Amino acid sequence: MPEGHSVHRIARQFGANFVGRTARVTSPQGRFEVGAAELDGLEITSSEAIGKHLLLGFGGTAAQPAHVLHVHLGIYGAWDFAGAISVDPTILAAVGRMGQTGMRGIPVRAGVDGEHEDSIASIGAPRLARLRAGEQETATEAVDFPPEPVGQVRVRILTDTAVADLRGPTVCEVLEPAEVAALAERLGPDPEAPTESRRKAEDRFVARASRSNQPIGQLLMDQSVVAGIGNVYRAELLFRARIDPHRPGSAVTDDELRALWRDWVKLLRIGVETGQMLTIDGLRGARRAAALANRADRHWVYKREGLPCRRCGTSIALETMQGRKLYWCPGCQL
DNA sequence: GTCCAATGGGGAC
DNA sequence: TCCCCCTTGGACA
Repeated sequence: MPEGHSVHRIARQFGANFVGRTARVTSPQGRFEVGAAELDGLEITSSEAIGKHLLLGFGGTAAQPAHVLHVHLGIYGAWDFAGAISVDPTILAAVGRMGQTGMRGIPVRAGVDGEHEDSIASIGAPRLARLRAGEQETATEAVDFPPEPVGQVRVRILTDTAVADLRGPTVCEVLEPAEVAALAERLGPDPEAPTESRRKAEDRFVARASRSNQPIGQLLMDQSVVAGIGNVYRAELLFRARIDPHRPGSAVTDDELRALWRDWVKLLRIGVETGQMLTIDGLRGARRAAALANRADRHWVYKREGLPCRRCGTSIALETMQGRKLYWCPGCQL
């Protein structure tokens, strides 16, 4: 899924344009009618993400919503937002590039004032923004409001000014407060979720990883060890740390684990801010532009099997670990 | 045009 | 270990 960064962006979108408003909740597809009826007519009171899980509060208060809509996008789920919605300038920039490269998506006015990007008042014509499981976000302009549901829309959340359509999720359910607590309990730390202090989160990660004999490449994908990392960040984090994915967690030193965690904090922040998994950071000028435009120029090892390592020239390896593709450099990662 | 894999993860076997 | 979810970009014809 998304890896964690995109779910945090979705949570922000709901926070900016939906929280505080009364929602009409329906299931155009018909597969979520019972759940939709429970939420219909309530005020949206909170929006947060823990790892790859989106939690939207309905009714009650922000601190204690009466019901919580829990959504996990899985590998190809998507949220489409339309109406008076704020569109991140970063997305607008990406859309501009998409127009140039012939990809789908029509550029919105490219010059939305940066200082007003989170203000609904700054939004002119109705817009449509798509935030999906993957990293590519799109935006188009001037759609009818509310637009006709397209395809299999599991749930539609409609306010008087904005609408959000969910399609293709792995999980879409209504949770009661106790169930939300249980979910949070089984998830590992997430640096962007304000559930605990940074220091405590780091300690929790180190404790969990260091006492396991499972390979570190597997532990980083385990959502109960650290929430939000997926297959791309897993491969890239281990390359950046020069750690062999097969090394057991117990054989990774505490210093290495703390460095891994801090690098994750850094990459996640970049991902939440830019909407893209830029795992070769620090790029400037033309190289940065190339990395933003082409995924092939964005990573150290992900999807680069058989190509020479950018650092040492060794052929990048691809193997299956726990049913997922693992990319790594046998030359650099020891 | 067709076909396949994909940044997940839960459940049936 | 497979299947579902049932979308989408990219590779290929």
